Amino acid sequence: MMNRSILIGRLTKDPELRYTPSGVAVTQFTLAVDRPFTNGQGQREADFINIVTWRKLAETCANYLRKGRLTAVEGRIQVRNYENNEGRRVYVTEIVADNVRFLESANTQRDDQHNQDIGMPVEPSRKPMNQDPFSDDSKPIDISDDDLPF
Amino acid sequence: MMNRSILIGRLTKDPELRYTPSGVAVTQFTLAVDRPFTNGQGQREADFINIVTWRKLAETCANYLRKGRLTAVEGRIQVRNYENNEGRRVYVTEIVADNVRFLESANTQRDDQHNQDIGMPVEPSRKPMNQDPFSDDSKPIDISDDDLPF
Amino acid sequence: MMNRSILIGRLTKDPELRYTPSGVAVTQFTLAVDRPFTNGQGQREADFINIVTWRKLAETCANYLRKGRLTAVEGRIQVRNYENNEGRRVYVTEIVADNVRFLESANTQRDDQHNQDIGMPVEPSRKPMNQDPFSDDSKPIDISDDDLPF
Amino acid sequence: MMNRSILIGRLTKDPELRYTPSGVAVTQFTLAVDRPFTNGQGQREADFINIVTWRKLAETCANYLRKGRLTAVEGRIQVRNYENNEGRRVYVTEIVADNVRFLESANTQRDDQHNQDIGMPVEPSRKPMNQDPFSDDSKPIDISDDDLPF
DNA sequence: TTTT
DNA sequence: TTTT
Repeated sequence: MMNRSILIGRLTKDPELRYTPSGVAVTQFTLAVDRPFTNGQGQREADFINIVTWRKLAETCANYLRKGRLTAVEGRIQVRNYENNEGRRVYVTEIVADNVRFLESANTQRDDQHNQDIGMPVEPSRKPMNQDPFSDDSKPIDISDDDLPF
Repeated sequence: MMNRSILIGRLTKDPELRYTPSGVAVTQFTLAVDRPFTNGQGQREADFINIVTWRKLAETCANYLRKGRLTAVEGRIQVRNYENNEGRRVYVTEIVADNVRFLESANTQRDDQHNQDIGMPVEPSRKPMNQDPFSDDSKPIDISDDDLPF
Repeated sequence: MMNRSILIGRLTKDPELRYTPSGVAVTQFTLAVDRPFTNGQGQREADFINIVTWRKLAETCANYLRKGRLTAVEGRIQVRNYENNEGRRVYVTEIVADNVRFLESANTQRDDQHNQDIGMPVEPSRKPMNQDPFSDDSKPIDISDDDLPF
Repeated sequence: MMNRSILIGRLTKDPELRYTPSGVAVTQFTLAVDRPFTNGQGQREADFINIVTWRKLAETCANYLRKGRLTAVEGRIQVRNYENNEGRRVYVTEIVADNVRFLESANTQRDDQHNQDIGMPVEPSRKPMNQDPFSDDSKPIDISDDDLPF
């Protein structure tokens, strides 16, 4: 009915641009968002929140965002579920972003050696989308054209 | 760094008040939040979003919220993880609410037989908290005093 | 850069649908939003927040919203200024809404005599837009096609 | 009932710390928030949104924020009104912030000569609060202990 | 495992 | 100028 989230945090990795079978661009990344308090041991923890963007915004994110960059994200919470390769139902919560702000552009970044070497904007790595975008090990596709938000 | 979500939806079940070992009140419930578009088959789907409240707010929620009630929730997204009884790491995403608004009070509710029979406010069911609050089958506790947000 | 507000409150009056000279629909209304605390005299005050909607949303709001109705509004804060008939610069702050939720539809409304008499949806009153939509007395137009947000 | 705004923008001036007669700290500043579109002449405009903070947050803001700094603000919209020296009722809309994030700390700031000269954190200027904090010309006080949000 |  |  109403579903709005706004987050500010830092990318845990470079984002990765993929394409659905019908050719729609999708970019996923994770934002580390510091908690507003410290835990029992006096350490500040973070929530690691998955973000998905589609189409033109996906391409802009892939082009301009990099690991560690401070970023603001606005979107809606989505809870998808799919059956994994062991036949178990897995629930994935993610933010479907419709507004992303790059709070650190390349030239405000201090020790990003990669940017200095390469120049910005950089072409993102493009992989065929045959992986669970939120994990590192091989799993069957779990994002398809059915997941398109519009 | 910044982490705020606002949701309006309906409770999928009555909320349930529990207590941590040290006696702190926790109430959890799920909000069905309709998506702003229809899927490929022309049906409107919903996201089922888990909500946690603590302390006094937990008790108010347990007292006044009921299955089906339209409710607004404001809070931060939290991603917890714990090891389940099969030794697998399970990720739970939920909203830690600090503001909950009851958009339908008992007397604006039309066909809530339970309310008519019982009168409002109603004492919530109180169970010892020895269950995963997001499931119906027996699992070891996965909320403890360590999860307290402050 | 980022600008998002979410409000829940009640309409202080029926909304009014108007049209810019070029024929674009605009609806404005004010939301009374209760403050989360009481003042020095123990009374709860409210903030009276102006809302503007454009185009199709303007027409839906004019059709379905009525004085007193509980309503959720999402949009961006806008600060316009114009010169009034005395040559003074007047600042107007309002929410340009892109998402409005009717939390009380006509049939959940208890004592809205107007709705019972007339049936819902009702055709809104349509006035030529030759008035300051936030006041009741005659002033020159201060919303024009230049104010169109897109 | 619910009232939440989140803004990202840049300070139009250094903030100014003041004190109410009873000694409570208040800091006010204005955020320039770029609009998400360009106007008829292809220029990007901004909304200038007034922010108020109280107590400890007021002191932190006065200590760390400076003109031009990119800043995220979270709070509630408040509409105050007071009678000005000509006997007219003036409406002031502002965000009462409860969360402010400094997105550019002193050392990520490139051409802030003031910071380089002075070193950060800097003691803010402290003026007795006998001015309308949102204007430059002399007017009677319009913030008092009655405006305290809690 | 889901609400109207 | 304000709503329940």
